[in-house]
Amino acid sequence: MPKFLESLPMLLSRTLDGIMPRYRSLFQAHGLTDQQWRVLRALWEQKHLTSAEISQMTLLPTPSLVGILDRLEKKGLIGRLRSVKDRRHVHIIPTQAGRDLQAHMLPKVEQIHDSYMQRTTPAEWDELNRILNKMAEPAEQRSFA
Amino acid sequence: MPKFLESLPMLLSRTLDGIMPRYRSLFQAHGLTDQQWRVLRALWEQKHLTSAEISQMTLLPTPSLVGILDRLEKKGLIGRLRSVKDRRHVHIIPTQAGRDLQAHMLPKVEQIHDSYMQRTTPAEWDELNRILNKMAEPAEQRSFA
DNA sequence: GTAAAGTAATTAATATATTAATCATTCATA
DNA sequence: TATGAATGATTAATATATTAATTACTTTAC
Repeated sequence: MPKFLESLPMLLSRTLDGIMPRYRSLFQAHGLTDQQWRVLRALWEQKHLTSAEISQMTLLPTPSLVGILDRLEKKGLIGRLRSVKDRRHVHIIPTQAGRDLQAHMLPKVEQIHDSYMQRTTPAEWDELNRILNKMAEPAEQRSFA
Repeated sequence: MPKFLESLPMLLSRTLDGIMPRYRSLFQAHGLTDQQWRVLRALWEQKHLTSAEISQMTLLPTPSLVGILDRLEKKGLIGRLRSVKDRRHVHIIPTQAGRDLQAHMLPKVEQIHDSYMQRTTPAEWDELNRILNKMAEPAEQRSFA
């Protein structure tokens, strides 16, 4: 295998390319893109979130979110509500249809996740998280233990 | 941390988001996007590759490659050469300028990679590869050992 | 040898990513 | 309290991703 295929970015990209199709076919069956699902999923535990909060949770850049939220709104899955306290904020709120879709999809999404978890032991999963978090850590904040 | 932030896709996305900026600022300093560098990098060990071969190595979808190659060609970093044997194939060949840029950038890219490797032991790196490859493995071909 | 099936690259249409700029609103402070 | 700095969402411009369709060319089967 050529060296650059073994680089960290390629390893991560290859893994994502390997796992996402199973999720994606579920999303598509419900007319959603990966990103649209991520936003719905982020709203799962919350009554409402601002655009910036959704961006932080989902890792979706805020300029992309504008269009993603537009399309979710057009599908009747979310609503936008401008804050009265601070008119710069826009609260994103799932509609009933949005909540219903979440409730319907979440078990299936968790099922896919579980099937991936079964490929590893809990110890391996912890190890994976530990190593990857160490990789993603910003350089300045790294401990030299 | 909410549950979905601990999912495999979010873990991988978060890690990529964490590591790519360091690479990206180098690419940008040379006027390249992530994907444009990937293509140049794929051509490093090769004299020429077809579009399909580049797609396989870089994981870039072939419809995206059309534009990426257009822009690399416009920058004078690669050339396209239609095969005489089979006129459906197009061979992608780095120009001298392309090779020079590769030679100039590769050490710096490897330097970034090395700095990430130093965050882990070789054993951890092997472990990381082993676990992720197990995750990305297609379901049918999985061994039940 | 010719029509049908297959293949490599490309186009098309829509959705998202990236970076910089804009716009409205709020905050801080003189 | 007027004004400049800061903030949240959005727009703008360009690049890429995703899926389906198309085009040019080859191969296969008859």
